[in-house]
Formats: sequence, C-alpha cells, structure tokens
Amino acid sequence: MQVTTLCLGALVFGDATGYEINKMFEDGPFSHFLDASYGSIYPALTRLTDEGLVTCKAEPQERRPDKKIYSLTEKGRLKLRDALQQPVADDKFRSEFLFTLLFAHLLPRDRVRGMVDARLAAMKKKLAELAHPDEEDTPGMDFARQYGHAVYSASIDFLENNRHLIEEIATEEEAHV
Amino acid sequence: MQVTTLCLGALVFGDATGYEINKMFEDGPFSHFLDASYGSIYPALTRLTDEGLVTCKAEPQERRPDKKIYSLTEKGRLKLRDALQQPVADDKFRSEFLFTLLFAHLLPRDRVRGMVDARLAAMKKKLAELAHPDEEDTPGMDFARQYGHAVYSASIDFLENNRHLIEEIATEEEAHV
DNA sequence: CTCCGATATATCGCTTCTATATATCTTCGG
DNA sequence: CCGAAGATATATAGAAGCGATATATCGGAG
Repeated sequence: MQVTTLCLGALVFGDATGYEINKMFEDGPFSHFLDASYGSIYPALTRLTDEGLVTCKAEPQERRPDKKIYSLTEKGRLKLRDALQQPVADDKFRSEFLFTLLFAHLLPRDRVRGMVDARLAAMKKKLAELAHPDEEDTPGMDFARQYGHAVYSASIDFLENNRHLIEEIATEEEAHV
Repeated sequence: MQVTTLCLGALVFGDATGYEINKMFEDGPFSHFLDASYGSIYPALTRLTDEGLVTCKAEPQERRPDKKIYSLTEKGRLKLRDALQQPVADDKFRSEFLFTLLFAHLLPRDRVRGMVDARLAAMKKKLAELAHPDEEDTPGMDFARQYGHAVYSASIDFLENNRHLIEEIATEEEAHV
C-alpha cells in the first residue's frame, strides 16, 4: 500500500496540510499501526494533485510561506474506495528488541534488564494512550484502539511474567568486580 | 539497525550462504519480527567482507556458479557485540488491515468479513508455527517464540470476540439485490 | 517427460526514511 | 521581560532497502 493511498485515507477525516498529515502518523490516529514521513508525504501530495485526486488551496499567510490545505476530490474518494478493495499486505511486526534478545547469552545481564525495563515502560505508555475512548473517534478508530489495547496488555503480561527466563541467560557480570 | 548487523547476527548461528540468510528472514527464526531481502542482503555481505567482518569461501559446484559460504570473523563477532549494546529502535507494527478497517463504513460488509476471516486464518497459521518448541532452538529463540505465541493468541481472541463491532459498521449490500 | 518449485547468485529501479534547512510564532521558566 | 525551547509549516538531498527480475540447474510431482 503506497503512501498516496494513506494520504487519501487521511484526508477522508477532513482537509489537512502536509504537516497535519504527518502528525497523524507521528502522534495521531495512525501512529500505532502505520508510519510515513515528510520525505514521502510531500511528494505523494504533489502526485495526487497532478492526478486530480486531491485539490490544493494555498492560504496566504503573513511573513511565511502559504499554508497549503489539501482536500479530497470526488475522484480521489472513488480511488480510495477502489484501493481499499485490493488485497492488503500481511501485518508486519518489526522488533530489534527481540532480535537483540536472541543473543542474550552474549550480553551483560544489566543490559538485558535495562532493555526489558525500557520496553515495558514504552508499552505501558502506549497502553495508557489506548486506554480511553475519545468521543471524536470514528467507530473504526475505536476498534483499532481496542485491538491495540488487547495486544499491548498481552505483551506486557508476557514480559513481566517471563523476563526472568531471558535474564537468566545473560552473562553475569558481577564476577568481574 | 542496519542489514549488516542482522547478517552478522544470522552468522552467529553458523556459516551460511546469502540464500540461506534470506531464508532465515523469510521462513526461519527471524521471520516473525524482522525482514530483509536479497536486495539488501547481498550488498551487505559484500560490504562485510570488504571490512573483514566476515570471510567468504567459494565452494566450486559443477555446472553452476560457486556457492559462497560466509563465516563470521573474530572482528565481526566483536562488532556484533558492540552493535547489540547500542540503543534499539522501538518495536514497529504495521497493519494495512487496521488501516482499511478505519474505513469500514465505506466498504461492503462481505469485504470486511472476508478481510477478518483472512487475517484470522493467517494469524492461526502463525500461532501453529509458534506452538511447539524446537529442540534446536537457542534459549533466545524460544523466548521470542513464546512471546509471539502470547501476542498472536491475544490478537486472535480479540478479533473473534469483537469482529461483530466492525462488521456492523460496514455498509449492507443486500439492499441492492 | 514436462513443468514447477527449490536452490543459488546478483542487480536495477523505485519508493521511502532520516536528517536537515529555513522561517516564524507561542509558551514557559528564570 | 527576555531568551530558550518547542510547535507550526514547507521542502529536499542522500542513503537505505524492497520488489521484481534475470540467469541457471536440479529434483520431484503428475
């Protein structure tokens, strides 16, 4: 799924600037299961404008470059609906954390403990973000939020209950003292 | 984390060809939480060889190009150990499935049902792969396997218990008949 | 006995990420 | 009341990596 499609999707929720679309991926509703950055968003918006799938209204601003507000066209709406009917790629999970733990036996125990602590903290933060429904959320967002909450809960439980297994494997450094 | 580091890690488990390393990402022990492809693996192995972090032994084969077997050097082993002490990137989860469901209200109900069925099937397949410990697995692999099992179990449970929420939102097509 | 999938190496083109440059406004602590 | 830091906003260069493809052979299914 290309960034152009993701941008069309973002604009379904209302007109937005490139900056605002970026925020949706960074902090906003998409942040938990998608990512895209300026380097792909701005070129994508240009391409979409060329193809007539979005329109761009430049709003003049004093002492700064124009704010470019993008809106979905009817053609863009149809294109999105079409794209959403195409087969989706498998969910992908990427974890340098788990990769590193494959080599726990090569690492000092403190390093392993620190990594587990950091990951737990990060996941608990995410869990808190996902804990409460937002009244502005669409039903789809609410579903995604609950899904995320369930998965993070399970991850945290597993890590808390099983961290000793991996920490035992790490090399004990205290012998060096 | 660069592909070079991932390749160093792959070679800790034994000498291998580029083809075999690719399989580790596609089917093997890394497949559940990492990905890399020929386009990055082969160039990475060349770079690692140039830097003396791995050695390459060409094994002549009849009627085909030589099989190039890569081995970790002591220098490479140290480099890996060093790389594993660097801060790891956050885990990343990418789901076009959840993205598409954000627009469930724009999609025919059959499409949504089909997507959920497909995702459940894919996750159950993954769960089955992760269900049983392999005697050849290292402790780190076993930990990752159990982690994956816990997360997939939770995902499947959530989807089975809550799929009606998203399916109700989809547009009912039967009215058109 | 043919065709397909696995084995095996390798590269090209395109997409996309990371980091950075530029410029202004707001907010908040000292 | 000032200065620093962070938010707003656009945009691109450079590096990295994915997906597809090309080449070639072998074993097994049908």
